[in-house]
Amino acid sequence: MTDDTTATPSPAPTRRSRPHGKDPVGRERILEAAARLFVEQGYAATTTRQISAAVDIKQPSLYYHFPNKAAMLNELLIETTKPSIEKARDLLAQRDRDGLERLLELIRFDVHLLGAGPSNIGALYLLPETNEPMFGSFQALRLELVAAYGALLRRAIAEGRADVDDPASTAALLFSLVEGVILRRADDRNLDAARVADGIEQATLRILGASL
Amino acid sequence: MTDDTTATPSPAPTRRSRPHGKDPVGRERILEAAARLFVEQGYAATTTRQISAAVDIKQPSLYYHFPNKAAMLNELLIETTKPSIEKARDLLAQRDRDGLERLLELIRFDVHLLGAGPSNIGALYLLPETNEPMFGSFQALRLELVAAYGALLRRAIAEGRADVDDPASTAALLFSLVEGVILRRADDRNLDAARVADGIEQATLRILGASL
DNA sequence: ATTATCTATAGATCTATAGATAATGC
DNA sequence: ATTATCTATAGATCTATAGATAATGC
Repeated sequence: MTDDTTATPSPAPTRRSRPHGKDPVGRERILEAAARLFVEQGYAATTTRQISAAVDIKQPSLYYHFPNKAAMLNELLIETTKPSIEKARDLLAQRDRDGLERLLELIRFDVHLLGAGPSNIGALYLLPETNEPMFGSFQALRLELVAAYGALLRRAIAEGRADVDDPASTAALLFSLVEGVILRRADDRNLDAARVADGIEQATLRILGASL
Repeated sequence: MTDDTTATPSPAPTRRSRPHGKDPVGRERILEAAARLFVEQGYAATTTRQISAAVDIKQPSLYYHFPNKAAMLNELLIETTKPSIEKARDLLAQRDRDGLERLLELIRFDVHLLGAGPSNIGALYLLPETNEPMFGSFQALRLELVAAYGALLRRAIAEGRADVDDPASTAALLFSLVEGVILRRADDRNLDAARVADGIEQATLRILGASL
């Protein structure tokens, strides 16, 4: 890069071939189109032809990037869950901090994740097809996330910051409150994410009989 | 019917023909099978052949009972929403009762409806296909139901029984808390409906800053 | 040589219609 | 005559593979 003495400057290393005169489509754009269509129409109802048309290539060209249709959904599920999981692991490791404080931070993070972005990406989690064993690694990540809610809540209770009878049930309830954002966004396309996040944080505090 | 004087007793009026030696399958059994399959696999992923096999008839025989596949989903959506709508209308008409009391009764009713029954019937509401205009009458019923939550909540606030800043947002939040039962049931097949109902009622009271 | 596309198409469905037919009720 | 089924099948997809090809990078 810096040491070439010839007249030709070396091209940026990220440069790839551009067959047929256009920029290559790339996995990312395909996944975005697939996500939008899966959310709006469902997985089975979305055809590979629709996905390819959305990125302006022919249907068989998708198979250069993905081995099959399910691989697209699988990658979307894993990638969209990853930020929540990483946040949860990170928070669980912060043993010096209050359980309640960390639980609220995780909830806020997840609500923003579900509320942000142009398409209601969380709706992917609700697709019936995700129950199939082929998406098992995604299912495992979700279980880990619910478990993190439970662990932080139990910590908050032990620290006397939450007044709750049934921790497991309450953790599930809080989790469903957060995922309720997906349902509310489906009903109201122009939902104000920040406003919703505030409402859920307030509701959480009241449910836990807690205050900051 | 009633005025025959002959020896032959009139047959039960519900009696129908039984071709091929078996009892006729009937719409109800078909709808039950379709509901279970739609919930487990999704609408588009469920084939008419699977539905017919579940009730032990051949695929084209379904078309004697229903004009097409969408008609099955439509009937399921309307029929499963109807009890909630009727309850909501009934409660809205009881002007002499407290708003809070009626809101809680509606919530309890809906939670039991979603929690009861062998299959997670509420999951039908979450199918992406329900967004299509062809299911518009179902969508209208759901909007009416959300509106009822809002109306009862505003009444409770006016009566000084709920402490809430943003009624519309809180109504949507409560509604999503109730529908969260669908999500929780999807995660945990053996959910205790009564326990969940108690948890949601408690959570509702705390969210509203209310008590009975 | 590699990358990313294309055309053509096989093979497997899937929904819905047409028309026949067996059991029942009148 | 009516009810509820059946068989056969048309017509329309839909996913994925095979093999060709144009643009680019080395």
